[in-house]
Amino acid sequence: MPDYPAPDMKDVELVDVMKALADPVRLHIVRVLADGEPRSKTLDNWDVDVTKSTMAHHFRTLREAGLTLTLIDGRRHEIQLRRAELDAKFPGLIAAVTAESD
Amino acid sequence: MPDYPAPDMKDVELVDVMKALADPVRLHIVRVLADGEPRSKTLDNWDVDVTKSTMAHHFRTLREAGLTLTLIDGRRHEIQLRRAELDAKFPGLIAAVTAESD
DNA sequence: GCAATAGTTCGATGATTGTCGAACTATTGC
DNA sequence: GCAATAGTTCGACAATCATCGAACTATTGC
Repeated sequence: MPDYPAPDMKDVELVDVMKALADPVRLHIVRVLADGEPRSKTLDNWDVDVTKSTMAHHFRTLREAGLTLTLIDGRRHEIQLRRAELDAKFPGLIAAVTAESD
Repeated sequence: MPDYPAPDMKDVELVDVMKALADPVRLHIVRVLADGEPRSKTLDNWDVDVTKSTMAHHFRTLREAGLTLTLIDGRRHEIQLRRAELDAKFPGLIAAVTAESD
């Protein structure tokens, strides 16, 4: 019920967003989340080759940087990109990093 | 005359661009260079509080990540953002990170 | 040639980070 | 209550990185 704390968007700095995106696993997560829909944190969802604890670390990093929210429902956690807020604060950024390039 | 080697844009990966931008000094440099015009590497140009050798490290990092070119003219070096190439490969990215946010 | 200038490279240092396994917490279903 | 499930936290480890000063390279102007 009490979801994990995420920073106020007004306190989110671009350089910290960039740091959060400067890792292949996290960049992949954000791309999957690009549509703004929440997704379960279950490993199967992500098609990455790291352990649960490593994923927990990346989820936390994204949340603390201001990129995502964690929604808790019982023992199920969902992660969601703060798409609208990010678009308002950093216009075009999410679109640019989630566009597929050749 | 022989400028420093920079990667082919086709070999530039987004995650490496993000890593290059995930530092306050380098992000600042890129913002200054946003217009695509070359600028001398002279310390005075950058209004940052680091030494010459640290700046040389950041200039090299940006170049090797594919973000900039170094133009050499005698003992004068200029650095230039590869604006058009970056815009073609990662549309909207440079605009997003160089926009000033409130 | 020589002093000054512009910038790079080298080696060291401390801080941060990505990764893992193991232990832990909390929830569900029986 | 208890076993199973979903996920986090902790401690450790290796790798990377930002920073600096000192030494170095190359060019200019006299």
